[in-house]
Amino acid sequence: MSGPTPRSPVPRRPRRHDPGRRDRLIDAALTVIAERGVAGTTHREIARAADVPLGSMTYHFASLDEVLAEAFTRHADSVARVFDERLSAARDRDAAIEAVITLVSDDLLGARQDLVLSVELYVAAARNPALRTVTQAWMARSRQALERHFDATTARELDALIEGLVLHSALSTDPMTPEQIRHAICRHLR
Amino acid sequence: MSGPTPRSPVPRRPRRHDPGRRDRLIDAALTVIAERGVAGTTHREIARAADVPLGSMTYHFASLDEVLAEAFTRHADSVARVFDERLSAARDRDAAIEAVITLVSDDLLGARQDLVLSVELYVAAARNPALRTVTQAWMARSRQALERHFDATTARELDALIEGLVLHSALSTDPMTPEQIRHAICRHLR
Amino acid sequence: MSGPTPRSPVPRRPRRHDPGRRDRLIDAALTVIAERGVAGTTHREIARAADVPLGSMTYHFASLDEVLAEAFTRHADSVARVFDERLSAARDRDAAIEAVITLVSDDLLGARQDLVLSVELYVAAARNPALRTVTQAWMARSRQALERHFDATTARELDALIEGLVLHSALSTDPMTPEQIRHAICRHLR
Amino acid sequence: MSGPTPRSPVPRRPRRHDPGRRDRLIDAALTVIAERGVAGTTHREIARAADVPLGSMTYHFASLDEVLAEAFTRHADSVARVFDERLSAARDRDAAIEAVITLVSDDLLGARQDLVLSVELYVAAARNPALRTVTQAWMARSRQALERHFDATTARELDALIEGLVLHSALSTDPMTPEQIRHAICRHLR
DNA sequence: AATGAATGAGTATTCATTCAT
DNA sequence: TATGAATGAATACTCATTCAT
Repeated sequence: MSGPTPRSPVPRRPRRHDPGRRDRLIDAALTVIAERGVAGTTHREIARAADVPLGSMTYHFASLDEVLAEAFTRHADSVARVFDERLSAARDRDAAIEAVITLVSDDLLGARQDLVLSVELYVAAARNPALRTVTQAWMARSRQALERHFDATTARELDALIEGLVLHSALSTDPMTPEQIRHAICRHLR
Repeated sequence: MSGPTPRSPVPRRPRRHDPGRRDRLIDAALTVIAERGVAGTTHREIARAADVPLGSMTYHFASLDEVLAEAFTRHADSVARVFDERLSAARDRDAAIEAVITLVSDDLLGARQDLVLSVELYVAAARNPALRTVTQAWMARSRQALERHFDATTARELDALIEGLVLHSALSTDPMTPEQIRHAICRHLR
Repeated sequence: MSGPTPRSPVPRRPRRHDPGRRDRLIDAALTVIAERGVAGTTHREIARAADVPLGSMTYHFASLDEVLAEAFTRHADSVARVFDERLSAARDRDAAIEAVITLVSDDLLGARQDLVLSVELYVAAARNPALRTVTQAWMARSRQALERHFDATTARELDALIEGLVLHSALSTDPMTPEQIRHAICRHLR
Repeated sequence: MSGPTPRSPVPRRPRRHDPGRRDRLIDAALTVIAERGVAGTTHREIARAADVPLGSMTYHFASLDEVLAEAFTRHADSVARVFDERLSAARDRDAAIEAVITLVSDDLLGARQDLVLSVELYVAAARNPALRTVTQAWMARSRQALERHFDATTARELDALIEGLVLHSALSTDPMTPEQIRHAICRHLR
């Protein structure tokens, strides 16, 4: 009694031909990582999030590690792209400073999911060399973007300060206000 | 075939009386977290690290979460204590600045295990409210220590900068040198 | 010492494709419940009884409770079916009385396993609401079957009497003989 | 941090000398059995219910089975005593009939805990010979009490009917009313 | 006499991955 | 190409019982 499919409650899914599914799976993986952490990210959970049969996961990816690597690469790329765009749009040093402030206040602190994903990536990278490649490429790219407007030493320091401001605000019960962030950045660059 | 060798098959661990075991388990937990991450921290792994039978874990702790909470509390306490000590030893602002530099270069970046533990704690806290209590108490304590020598705004910014410098160096293939760290901190406080 | 004997160490069970396994598991569960009681009914025990790997249990059933519910439902259905059949075959009141006597003497008391299963179900239902549904549907069905031939009050009393006769005989060292059962039932309906 | 006693939350218990503890433990066991079933009855649970240290259980009883046996014996004795008393107080057959009705309506159906305990005992006895002794002594005693007023055959039938009425009412969503019980019993004895 | 600590076997359940269709 | 079924290792946790104090 009661059909033989044990877990998935009801939804018939007649989606045999589905190009772009691999892509959707990577996005689903990011959602799951953000919601439940890398530790809670399983084939099953991702498949459920993407509304796709379990077998499809191992059909499209050789292993869960492969999924994680692709997901984190996508995340880093998307954050880095915003970084690039903000800074390459700035015409002078002052505009660059404003860009950095916006970046921290709006882009980084504004997107809860991205924030969580970044910290998850840091920790995962600590033990997974494949992910270390991702974080390093990302850091290099951020610093490069900053170096369009600041000398190498300043760029590096600024990058660290940004990291600290974001992380602190993320963990704090009373995150810094945009004015406080502006103050911190301007003081360092003064 | 070949008798069952009935007595003392593995002659290890005749440790029925072992006061302080709970304590050792917490330390073992910290070692395991540092080595394999929170995700890889299991009852078994901790028991193995402490050379203690598995059942002992659940005798001493109601759940794995309790173990994590106690372990991270101990970690945060020990890091905060160093912070406190360095800063309360400083007689004036200049000495305080030197203290901060030493803190970052030596204490924080010097102890690989502590560094990893801190990042693990950040991520774990993102999903575990009990741990959030730990991080917040810790942050409050650091800031308080800094406020012995700096105004509240500066203390907060400095705390964030320290965080960023440590994290960046931790993740980077080429961590910042003590001189670079001194430069960053002095520039902000200049 | 002595090579690892790499191939087919225990040449059992090459049953990758096995339709109807879920079904067999439910039957195995009933066997185990009858033999060792609900308390002794574990995933492992059922898997062993069905000669199936442990993992298969949790693939087919979301929880042990689900297994129990399905197993008891099957049991109740099968007992109720016999009840139905006997009584719907009876053409008049006298035939119905004979049917009830046969039911108690042969069907209920005759099948040791069914008897034990019923008592197990009673107790389990006392603490598991899902099972209470099963017992109640079953009771309703029995009473309905009796009401084909007897008025509602009589049906209810008869149902209770049957229960008592069966339970008493089941627990007793000297169970009632068919004649004694006939006497009890006839006296009540006289 | 936090003392070495892991489970029991706070309550200091300086009760080194405590005669009658064994007795209280048996009562606690009955409470636990009624609340969580034999399957959920553990040393720990009983110790907690009696507010006694775990070690005390195995100090007073050689095994859990011993606890169960003593607890069920006490339960059966107390139910049988009521049975005895009601029936020995009856001066004639009519009074005996009234006694039986009161017994079922008030004593048996009125005490939820006793009812549950009885069914638990039945099932436990099915697999534990030591308990079978208890149930059989109990049944013999009930029947003997009935035989003060009824012939052997009637006593036996009545005993079964009582059992059925109680069990049915216990399991049913709409238990029989005292009038319905009176009707059933009187009809059988008419 | 009494008890906290200790332990190993057992429990349900999860899951990455393999396989047959 | 795609997937439901299958599996074995692992996980957190429970517990009767033993033991040292």
